Amino acid sequence: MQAEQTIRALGALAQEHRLAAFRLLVKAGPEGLAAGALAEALDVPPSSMSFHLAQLNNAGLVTQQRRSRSIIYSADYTAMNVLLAYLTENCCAGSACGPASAVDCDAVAQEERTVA
Amino acid sequence: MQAEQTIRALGALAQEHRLAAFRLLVKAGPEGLAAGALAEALDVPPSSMSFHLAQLNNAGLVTQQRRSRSIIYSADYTAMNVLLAYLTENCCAGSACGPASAVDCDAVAQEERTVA
DNA sequence: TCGATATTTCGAGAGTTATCGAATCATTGG
DNA sequence: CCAATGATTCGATAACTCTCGAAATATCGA
Repeated sequence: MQAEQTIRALGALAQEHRLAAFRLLVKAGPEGLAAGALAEALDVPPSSMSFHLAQLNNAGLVTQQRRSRSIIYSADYTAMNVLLAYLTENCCAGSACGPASAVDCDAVAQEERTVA
Repeated sequence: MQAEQTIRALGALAQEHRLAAFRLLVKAGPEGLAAGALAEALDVPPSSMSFHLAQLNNAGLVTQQRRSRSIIYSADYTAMNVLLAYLTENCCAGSACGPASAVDCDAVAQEERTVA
């Protein structure tokens, strides 16, 4: 069941700090941002930030990699595309779901690849 | 703040029964479905279903209207579009939502249909 | 090796969410 | 008006989430 993964991702983004962190990571691009940088930017204690980043990671929305003393987090665009593809297909029915159709194409392609 | 509303919607969909209910409502179209019909379809007690429908309603994802003894729920496509637009704009980097691009959309869509 | 830096893990607390039976409210048909 | 139907609200309980300080882990520079 694919809904399981979707619920995970939705739940991960359904939180003020996590949504904000993810947005920052998306803006940051492939370079990503260190945990500490995110904590400072969002004015959240390091341990709390770590908790939230773990949730995002668990949902597969971000990847982490150590770089010297820092741990750099990056947004996983593919995961985001999979999420958008699911929502567009299952929660937007053939009906008028206009603005997302452009994304749908690429997203579906992504999903196809992971399924296969 | 627009993130506030987004978090509400994401949280509303981040639950097994609610995501399932919303999907059924999307498939049902403008006609909608009665609370009882949803409860039976998802094998959830009426009081639990009512709780979840209240959450979806609170998030603005569904509308309700009494029709005789039943209360008919319908998916709000506009709200869903707003959600998708937010995610696409804020969480998908305006530039490129992933490395994917230039894929035969129609072919992929066809394949998707058979897989799903 | 030592001390400083960057982050995570642990643990306790407060708050929120999910569940569901029983009671309640609203509508209809007889 | 009364009984039946469809749905919600209430109340209790269990489970999960969020928060954050303190302790532990990992890395680096001197």
